[in-house]
Amino acid sequence: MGIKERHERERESVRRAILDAARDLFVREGYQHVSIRKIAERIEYSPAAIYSYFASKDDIFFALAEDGFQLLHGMAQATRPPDGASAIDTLRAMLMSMFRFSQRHPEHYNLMFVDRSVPRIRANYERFQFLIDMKRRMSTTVERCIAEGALPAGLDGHSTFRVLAASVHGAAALAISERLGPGESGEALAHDALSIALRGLATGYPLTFRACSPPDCPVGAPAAPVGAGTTRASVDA
Amino acid sequence: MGIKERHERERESVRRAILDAARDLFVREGYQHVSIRKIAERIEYSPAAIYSYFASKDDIFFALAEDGFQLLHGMAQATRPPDGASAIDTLRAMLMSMFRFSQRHPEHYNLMFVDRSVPRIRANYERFQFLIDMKRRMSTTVERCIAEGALPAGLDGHSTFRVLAASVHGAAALAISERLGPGESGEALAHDALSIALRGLATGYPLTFRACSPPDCPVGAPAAPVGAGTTRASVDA
DNA sequence: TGTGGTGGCTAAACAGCGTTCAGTAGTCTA
DNA sequence: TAGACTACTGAACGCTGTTTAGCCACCACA
Repeated sequence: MGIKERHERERESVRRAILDAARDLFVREGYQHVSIRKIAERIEYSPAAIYSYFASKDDIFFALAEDGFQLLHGMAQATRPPDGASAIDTLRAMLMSMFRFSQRHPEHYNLMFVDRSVPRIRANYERFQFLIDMKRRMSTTVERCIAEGALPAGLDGHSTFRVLAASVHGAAALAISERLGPGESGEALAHDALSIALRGLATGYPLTFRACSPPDCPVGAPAAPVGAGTTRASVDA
Repeated sequence: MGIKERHERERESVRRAILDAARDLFVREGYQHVSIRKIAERIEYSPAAIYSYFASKDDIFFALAEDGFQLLHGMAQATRPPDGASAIDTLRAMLMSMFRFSQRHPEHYNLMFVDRSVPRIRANYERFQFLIDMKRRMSTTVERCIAEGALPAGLDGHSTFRVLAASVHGAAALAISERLGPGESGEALAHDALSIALRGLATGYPLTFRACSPPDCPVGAPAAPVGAGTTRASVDA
């Protein structure tokens, strides 16, 4: 009996239509300005119909966030430098592809890394298991940089990556929230912030930041040092 | 005739009550979840009354943003290091005070530097004239760092400051949007990002990013280089 | 070939939102 | 005391996310 299968296909196709319409409208008009009614109108269904596919507007968000992370994952994979590229080039490429992702998919990026109003991704962490792979690949790349001598020994891969990503994230967040002046290039800002950070790391700066291990710190995880910097001396810290 | 003056005092007092209630509710519940009706209820007025003090909910935002920038201004002034402190210490203190401002006043910070839904500050730039002073002070401090030999010659003050601020902003934005894991310290992250960036700058990295001059780029301002980094080589860029 | 049952969909409604507007009550001016 | 002015309110408008009752087409089964 192929009837059930056909029904499932039809449901899946409507579900995809909802997501496609939502993504399209989000990118075009921004999340808050898109209503369930607009999405419904676009797919020529009633607003109530959407609620038999998604429990809430947030739920549509989650589904798109999942898509978003998959996209980022895809972009990160795609920008893998040619075989034999140095680890530091790979690290660069990874971080700049993250920046470009933010510019190409600002709504996704905003949802994933910026928006304070969205329900926490962490609450649905099991849906984002593949993120752990991404993080691991990035930490591993940092460790390869150390092995190849481009970064000094003693750096923790995951913490180092977080610090570098924070710098790039700063540029990305400023760019997508339109806090840069006219004529200011977010790409140049990200690029410089990253280059400077890599140079700084190369000088042997000892990190105080400690990243918790993915996917989540176990309860007894080592707490990061707090309050550093207020009583330290001068240039370095 | 003191009647007019009394009226003005009364109006000002209601205006302040609205702002106080709004700020309190924003910090407690987040901007989007605070309605005009809630603010009105808090001050025991009708919702319509508020519209004789502020043209819109956005306008309340603007007023609070103005407060926010004044607060930041105040904090920046207060954290001025003791007389005779090196320029690099001053620069550090400024940037870390920006970070602490973000943690102490996350709603303000979010409004000022993160939120994409808020109408552009730039549209009301004349209300934020003193920001230009802040920016100038910061550029000047970078130039003092160069004069004192802590940073290499040839750096543009304003652009350099923007790159440093972007790195700190990355940590601040991650922290206030709760994207850090449990036990991860935003302060440590900001501190490391800043230290690394300063070290990187000290190595003589030539910035490609060009800030436009405050308060706004004139129409014919030089465009920043675009697309850098994709075809550049290796470690530096 | 009828007959139930099931599930997808809609119209209508609910509560809440930002905002507007007509009208009122109270105060000040002349 | 009459008129003007001001601060304020109640009610409404059109929007939002979401829920509910009910319709209707389709499917399995007798």
